[in-house]
Amino acid sequence: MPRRITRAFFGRSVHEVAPDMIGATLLFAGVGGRIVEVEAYHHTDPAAHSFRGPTARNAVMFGPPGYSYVYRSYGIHWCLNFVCEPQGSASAVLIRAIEPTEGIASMRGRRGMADERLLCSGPGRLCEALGITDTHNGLALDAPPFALFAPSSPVDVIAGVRIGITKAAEKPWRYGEKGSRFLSKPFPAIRRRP
DNA sequence: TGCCCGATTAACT
DNA sequence: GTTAATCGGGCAA
Repeated sequence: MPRRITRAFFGRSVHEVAPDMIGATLLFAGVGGRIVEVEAYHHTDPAAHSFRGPTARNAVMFGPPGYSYVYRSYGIHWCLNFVCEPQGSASAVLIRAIEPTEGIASMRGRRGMADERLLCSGPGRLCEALGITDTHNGLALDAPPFALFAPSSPVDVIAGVRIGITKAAEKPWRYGEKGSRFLSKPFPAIRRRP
């Protein structure tokens, strides 16, 4: 039987929680799959929405850990985060890619496409596939419609620089499952200095 | 009040 | 590789 992840799991450093999310199963109203890519955002990090202090948009990030933070990206997409650390730290893990396992037919319907590899391979794509919008901002992650389960076996986690940001772009706070076909982008191979 | 730009994506050339 | 779509947040004025 898979072990449920509860809110208490998120009351730690975002840099510990983020790699721990790789291989966990995320379900939203019974639809979802295996988390294969995330990024960590810390309140001292210029790339984080919470960096400049609380606002109406990021209020959930300043609340207790174990809740969803959903924001609109580029005026078009929704992106899902898990709030971490003790209350007030305003740190979160961005969920960037899922390997679809449950409710694939409904994901295909919402995304209007057949290619399973592209259903949830990106933060905007996975919110569309799971039907997550701003109405799901600030919900507890251990109660319906959310459900989270720990990996059933050890996961091979790799790290790299985050994607799509300009501030603090060098921080290696992107985590993924090594070799997954469902990453939003590949992790560059480690290469030696020429 | 106005302006710039982004934790993206899909459709181009 | 490049770019349009699309709009609210955050800051300057």
